Order: sequence, then C-alpha cells, then structure tokens
Amino acid sequence: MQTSLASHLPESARAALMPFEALPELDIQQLQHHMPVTQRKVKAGQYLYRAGQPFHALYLVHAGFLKTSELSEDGREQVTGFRMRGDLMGVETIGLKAHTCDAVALEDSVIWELPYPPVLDASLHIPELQLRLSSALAEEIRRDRSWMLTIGTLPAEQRVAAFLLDIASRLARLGFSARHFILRMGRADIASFLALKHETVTRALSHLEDIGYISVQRREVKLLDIPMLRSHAGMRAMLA
Amino acid sequence: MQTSLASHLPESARAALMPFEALPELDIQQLQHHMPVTQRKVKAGQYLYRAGQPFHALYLVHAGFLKTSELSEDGREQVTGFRMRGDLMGVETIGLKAHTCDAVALEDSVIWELPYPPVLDASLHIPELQLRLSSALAEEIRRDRSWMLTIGTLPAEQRVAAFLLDIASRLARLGFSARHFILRMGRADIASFLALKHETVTRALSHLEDIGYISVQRREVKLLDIPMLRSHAGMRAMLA
DNA sequence: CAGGGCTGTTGCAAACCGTTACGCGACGTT
DNA sequence: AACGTCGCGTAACGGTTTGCAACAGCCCTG
Repeated sequence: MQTSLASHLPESARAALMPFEALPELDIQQLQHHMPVTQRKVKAGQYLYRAGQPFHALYLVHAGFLKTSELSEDGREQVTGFRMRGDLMGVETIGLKAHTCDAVALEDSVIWELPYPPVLDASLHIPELQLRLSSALAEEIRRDRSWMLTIGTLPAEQRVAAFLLDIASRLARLGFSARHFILRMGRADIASFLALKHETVTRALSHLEDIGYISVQRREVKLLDIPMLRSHAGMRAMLA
Repeated sequence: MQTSLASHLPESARAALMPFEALPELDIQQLQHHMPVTQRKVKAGQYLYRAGQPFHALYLVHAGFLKTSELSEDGREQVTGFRMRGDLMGVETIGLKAHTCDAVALEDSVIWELPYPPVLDASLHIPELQLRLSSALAEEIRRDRSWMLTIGTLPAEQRVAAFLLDIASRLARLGFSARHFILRMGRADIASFLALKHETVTRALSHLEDIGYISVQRREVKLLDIPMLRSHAGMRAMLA
C-alpha cells in the first residue's frame, strides 16, 4: 500500500506540481525606484560571495553561470547547485548575518545586486515583490528536495541522466537548445553535486553514450534520445 | 588551498553561522487579530496534508511529531524531514496551488493552522511576521543543504550518528533530555531520510552500541558518549 | 491465550561504487 | 617548441552497502 504514484492524482493536482510556474519576472526598473540596484560583473573563477562574508545583498543572475558550494566544519565540501540567468542567489542566508556557502562564477557573469535589508523593506510596499521573494525561497526548497530524492534513491548512472535533463530543461526555458549544449562545469563539480566521484560520472557518461542515449566530447553534450533518457532517469526531470 | 575550515573564519562570522538564532516565537495571540487561527488535532498515522491536496494553510506544530515525505513520479519515496514543536510546515508549497509532499503524524499531534493567503497579507502589516516567515523559509533551505552534505559525503554509520545528534539537539531545545529519548519513527523512515536501507540503519545502530557510544533497545535511545558521537559524525550536528 | 502481522535483527553473498593508479590530450607558460 | 599543469578517460582492486533470507520479539486482534 501507499505506493500512490503521482499519476493517481487528479489532473488539477498534477498541474500544481509542475515546478516552473509562470511567475512575473523581477522588474529591475521598478526596484530601482525603491533602492539602489547595481550591476556586478564576476569573471570566471572569481567568487560572487564566500561563506563567512557579511550578508548584505541578494543576487539575481542576469547572464553567465555560477555554482554554489557548501563547506562543513570538518572540511567536507559539496556543490549545492548551479545558477543561470533568472536565478536568485543568496536567499539561503536570509535571517543570518553572514553567508553560509561559496558562490563561484564558472564563466564570466553579470549579476544584479539587491541590497538586503532594503529589498525586504521594499517587499512590504510591493506585495508582488513579496510574493516573488517567498516563491523564490519556496522554489529553492523544492529544488533541494527534488535532488534529495534523486541522490537518495537513484544509482549513479540515473543520477547523471537526471542531471543532464535538468540542465537541458533549464537551458530550454532560457531559449537555448535542450539537445545540444556545453557544460560549464567540470566532472568533479558534477560528481560533487550528485554525491559521486568524478570517475563514476565519467563511467556513467561513457555508458550513456555506449547505449546511444547521448553523445559526449569533453564538455560538449548532445542528447540523442530524450525519451529514453527520461525513463532511464526515473522521469524526474521534466523536459518538452 | 581552499580548505578554509569554519574555524578560520572571524568570530563574528562564526556566530552568524550558528543555525538556531534566537528568533521571536510566532505569537499566535497576535496573529488571531489578523486572521482566524484554528487548532487541528492529528492522530498517529493520519495525514496532516497529502501531495496534490489544495494548499490553503501553513502549519505550526504545537505538540507531537510528524514526518514529511516526497514522492517522485515513478513511485520512489523519500522522507524529507521530521517535525516537532515550533516547526513550521508547508512553507515549501508557497507559490503553488497544491502540496508537493505528504505530512504524516507519527504520534498524536496538535497543529496551529495559519490560512495561507491571509498569513501572507498579515506579514505585509507585521514586519516582524514577515521576518519570521522568510527566516523560516531560509532555515528550511539551510536544513536541507546540511542534510545534502551529510548524505552526500558521510558513510552510513556516520549519517546515523549525525541523525541521532540532530534529533537530540532539537529535543534539547524544547527542554527534553538530549541523552535519553524515544524515537518516534521506525527504522525504515530513518533509512529513507538518510538514503540508506533499514538493515543498514540497524547495523549502524548495533555497531554504535557495540563501541559504547549509545545504547539502543528498539526505539529507546541513550546517548552515552556525545563527544565521541560528535567527532564520529564529522561534528555536523551541534549539541551542548 | 493463541495466531498473525509488523518491526527489528543478523548472516552471507553479490553488486555497486570508491580508491588508486596511470595514460592521454588541451592549454598556458617559460 | 618544450615543459608543466589541469581536466578527463580507463582499468584493476577492495570495501562498503545492499539484497535476500531466516528468525526473534512485540502488538494487535480474534
């Protein structure tokens, strides 16, 4: 019992489960009426912020690609996510005085900096902003939970498949090709994110290529059979 | 390089990294001036809410013990967390129309029900409530990230040790004993939460008992050597 | 009180993944 | 152009975790 699949849910419920609801984009123009919103450029390899640094702004990715990584007290490190255009960064720090994770640019990036106490004050006057902020926080939770499911229950190769589909679907939302893209991160970062070792990621990618689902050459990836990939990955990542 | 442990951080930063900042408790009395806050009783084994059900309230645990579990489209399930007095539930649903996870009571529980659109409106008028809400969201993210680190980098036995310390520290915050408590969940739930199998949890507990760190009898747990447990667990969970 | 189901425990064999090691190619520097 | 470095791919080995199976104890029910 209790094996109630999502397919058993009513149609309305399924729609509500879709992860990327159409939310109004953050309107930078409007925000600038309430606070100083500045642009920041971060070169590849540079930190946007580091754990321990004072927290004084949220960041909205305008262009580029970044990763965030968490460091435990005893030195274990794990990549907690990858961010691209439209993603809001730093929300996990709300309520604290200093950042709890590192944010590194994987390619030259352009970031909108939203000063933190002001942006919270502004949300008191702009209900739409408040909704956007709390939704972003909630989405972050859902994203993490989703990866807990992936990491916790899928074997290595399926995690890698799910990862590729996730990246592809996010690129597609931005208007890029979902079938052919360049990974901005190395094998080690993928491995850390998926709680694997880089060799295992390599093996998984090689095998996915052997069975004809993808084609890989260094960081260049082509998804040759998305339906098969999806079923292989437990259908976690949704992609048109 | 880049092995910057937290101990290298300035003192001010370390303080900000502490997970449980003193935040004002949610004042139910005050909230009732702005919206109808009702109490709900949930018996052991009953659902507080289920994935797919319409989302119309946040829930503040007043007494009892619950678990939340996520279900993927293909039927894989994972426990995403355990909730006790003072924990806010349902925040991951903000921005959606229906719940994305199940919440089940593991013992008879009493819950405050905070109707959702109203509580968001109220936070526009009560800045302190807004701060409390967004902090709760952010804390949830940090909690999940912390477990991603645990699950992603620690072997089975250390995960179990970290789990026991986490439960203990949360019980201690509520005034219960951190050294002697009754687990409210079965081995399977612990295993699911830690991304292990229930046999592995059993074996880990047995071994921790063999080496004298704890004592276990079915669901009754005594922590005999908390310092050793902590070092064993990679010092993740903090406990007095 | 007996029976049945659920939960927890333990042993053994097998699979998976991490570890270690090494080779290869691209890139940047001297 | 030679060199060193870094990222990536491959292979063999070993260890941890898992899966299977059998069993014991508790609780609920009849």
